[in-house]
Amino acid sequence: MLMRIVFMGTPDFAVPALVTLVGSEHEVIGVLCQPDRVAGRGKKERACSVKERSLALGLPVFQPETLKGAEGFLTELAPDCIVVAAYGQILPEGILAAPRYGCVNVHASLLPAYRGAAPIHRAVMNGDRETGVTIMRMDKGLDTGDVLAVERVCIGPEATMGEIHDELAAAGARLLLETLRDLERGVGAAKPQPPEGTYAAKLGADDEKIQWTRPASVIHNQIRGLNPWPGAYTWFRGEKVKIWRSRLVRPEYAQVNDVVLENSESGDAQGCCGRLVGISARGLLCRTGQEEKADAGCVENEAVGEGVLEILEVQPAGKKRMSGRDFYNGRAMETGECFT
RNA sequence: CGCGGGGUGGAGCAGUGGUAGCUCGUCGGGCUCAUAACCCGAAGGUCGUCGGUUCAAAUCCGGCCCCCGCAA
Repeated sequence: MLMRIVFMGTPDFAVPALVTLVGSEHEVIGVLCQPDRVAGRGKKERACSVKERSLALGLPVFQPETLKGAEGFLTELAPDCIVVAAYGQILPEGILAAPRYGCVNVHASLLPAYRGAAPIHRAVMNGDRETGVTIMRMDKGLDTGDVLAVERVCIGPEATMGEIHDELAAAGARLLLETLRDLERGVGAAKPQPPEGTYAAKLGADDEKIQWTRPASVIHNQIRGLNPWPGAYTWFRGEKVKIWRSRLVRPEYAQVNDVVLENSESGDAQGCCGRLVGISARGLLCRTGQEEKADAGCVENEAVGEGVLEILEVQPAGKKRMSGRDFYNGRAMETGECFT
């Protein structure tokens, strides 16, 4: 059996789902995405990823400014099902009710956790060890519909948002197709979400600036959670510097393998957060805040609580990404200097 | 014409008219229990590109190519 599907999506995350549907037994009869916006250097209008791919696949693309005016031709297309993946707009109830198989959404979290705008960023930034992708039936709320299927994905301790994003997009595409097949066979049940959920707020400036007084692990999670977009940043000698990659490091390890130029015990703990305390083969060793869970009395935790983060990859404004070591070499950095 | 930074030996940077420097790396040698530490020595650059000004340009002027930050 074949479904006639209208696909709604905009960014990279939606592309694998679209491609999978096109390659399936179903027919994608139309694609909706956000209108072209001026973006990038030089003020040029840029098409979103879904539009680019749709055109390459020869699919008809619609970019209504708002969905209110789109109800008409959506009705004309008369799809059996509407698939939504990171489209960027709320669907009016009139559209939700129209298709025979309803509106199905692909969302990059284990609902009801991380509803909303930035589920992948938030999961990685929070240091979660697991997240996932959920296929759900859409209702008028924001990511509150009944759950049709779920797939879990592990978040490794060094995983970046970009890596998890790609994994979830691929998993979501796979799961979506399975779910559609179950749907037309009448197999499987839609389960309501538990009432208590969390929201993954859109990223703001506060999320991107590094606070060196925070524990090393928190900063590390922030850095990988914002890689490759938009990036965590800090300041050095008045210039903005993005930090793309870091590593948690134990001071005892550092003393054996790295050049520790300054005793990390010197100075008061709060005053020198962000300070360069040494260099390693690839990076910079920076003082951070204490680990909150550090147990006085336990030697191991004491070491972790020392608060050192190795900065591996940075990018000064106007420059390409480079290793922390290159940054150090080119700038004649000295220990005691601080990131702020 | 959105704002702005930049293209100099393998890497990161300095150098605004007169024999191209720094840190790292590389190669050779040395020291050391040991070291991505230290010491000694060496190799390596048509200074993005085209043209102009000048006795003389990486350095001044103009065109072009490429990279990047902000904003969106």
